[in-house]
Amino acid sequence: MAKKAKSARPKARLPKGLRDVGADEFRAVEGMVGAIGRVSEKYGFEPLETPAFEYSDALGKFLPDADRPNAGVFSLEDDDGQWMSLRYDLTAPLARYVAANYDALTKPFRRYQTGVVWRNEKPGPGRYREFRQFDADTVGTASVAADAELCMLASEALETIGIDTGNYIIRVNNRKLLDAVLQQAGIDPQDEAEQIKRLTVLRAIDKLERLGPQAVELLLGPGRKDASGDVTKGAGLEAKQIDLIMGFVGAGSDGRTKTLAALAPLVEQNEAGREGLQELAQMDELLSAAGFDATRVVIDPAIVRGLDYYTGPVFEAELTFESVGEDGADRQFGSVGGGGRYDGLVERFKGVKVPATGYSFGLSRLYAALSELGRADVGSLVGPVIVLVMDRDHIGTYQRFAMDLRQAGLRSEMYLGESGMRAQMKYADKRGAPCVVIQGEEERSRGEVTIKDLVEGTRLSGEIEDNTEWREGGRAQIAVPEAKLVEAVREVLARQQT
RNA sequence: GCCGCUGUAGCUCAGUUGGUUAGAGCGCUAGAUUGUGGAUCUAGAGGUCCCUGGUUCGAUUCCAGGCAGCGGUACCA
Repeated sequence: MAKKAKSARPKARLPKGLRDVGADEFRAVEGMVGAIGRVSEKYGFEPLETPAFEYSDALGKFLPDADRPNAGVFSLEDDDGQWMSLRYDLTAPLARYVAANYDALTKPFRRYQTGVVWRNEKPGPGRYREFRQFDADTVGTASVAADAELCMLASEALETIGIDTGNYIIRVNNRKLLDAVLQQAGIDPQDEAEQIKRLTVLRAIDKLERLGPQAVELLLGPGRKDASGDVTKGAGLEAKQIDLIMGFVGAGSDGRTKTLAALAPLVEQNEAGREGLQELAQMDELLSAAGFDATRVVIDPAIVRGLDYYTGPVFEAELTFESVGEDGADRQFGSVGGGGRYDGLVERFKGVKVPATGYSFGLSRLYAALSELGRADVGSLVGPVIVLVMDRDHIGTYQRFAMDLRQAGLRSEMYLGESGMRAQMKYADKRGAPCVVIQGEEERSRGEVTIKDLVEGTRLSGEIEDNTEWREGGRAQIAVPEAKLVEAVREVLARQQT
């Protein structure tokens, strides 16, 4: 009977790819969101919030990825039979918002947004099916000054949350250059039949950093078999085409001007190439004028950003420091954000081209990075002062003590459990309480309260070997008149700060 | 989707060449200490040994199939 009842109970399990976020991470991420938001406001962006789900057609679930439309999105049916989907990024809702309010918006429209997004994909290490993103976008201008500003914003945002210059790099490229190279290689970006080949090439280039040049060459040519024995189909290019592409993606160097000079002869034969070069040169000029040199923002011809809809500059933020994982192996964080220019996204609602550009960060990855850097403790808080319940007949008095401390701006709570004093002390210890407030029979008769400093107590216990000795001896506690409770607690806290 | 590895206590894992009562460390609860946490000692609670079927007198152990988790890879707005 009991066994049957047990097996009939639901398992307290979390759907795969989802997770709970505890106090420290929650506070840390809130802190990051606030900091990045303030930087965005400083740059002139306005906040916007949109719903978690939208009608599926409005999200463009049939649009952006020509390969696999509609897959990977969580969807549900409204009671009138209309399909809705959870948002998979913050850009599609922005496009819907801009299209719906087009005439009322002051253009260029500049918005930042933070929110949770969902993707129905296989989760992996550090990849979840629900995660928080931060986005900043400028809609309604074709000027690459908007793109340059996003790079500056990204750079400043990362530094604001504690990732210093040198620990990250923003890489910039231009899809027009990639198109130019593809044209040089004889792959026409306008030709429908060549689209698949084009995407395969772009995906291959995107893997350069992770898999290395040999693997990319295989992917551009006949295909590649990875260590697990899985075969990836290649683009089927000829050696000459592959050489051309590999020559292009390998042409980056340490200075922006130098990189541009190296790229120029490879792409300037055609229109798209000249445009792309010119745009990057202008971004370089603006970035330099604003004080963002190549230690923060570089030009890297190997940056692709898988998305089909990017039309101009693309960028990616990468953390460059290495850390040692739990298994002892070196671990790299890689990309924590990216974006680019997408001049076609609003068009599907309005029929008119609306140039736009945007950047987004993955906040969970940023948090993981901060933890590794030891900077995530921005989230930890000192625990509450615990008022012990010594005598239930006087519970009102204990509640008042807690309230007095709260009114003085201190975290405090009266013990709400039902256990005895010993258990209450353990509770206070586990909550990270800086001190506890005790008033039993003795103190009450004298109109006093005892304040026990738990931090000091821990220190003393390190010095005293014998158990009975430290119990009897200095208990790191003081008795003060009730009226001096708040003052005395403040003093204890102040002493702990030093 | 494809390939590989792994499923034993809340967690990390040992173990059973197929045999009666399945273990450790950590954690948890309590006592030693009738009003004092964290050290120490002691005790206690906690298990469908992933599921289903097969072989067997007997399966947590062997076999098959499932499922789940992890890792890689593909895809990734």
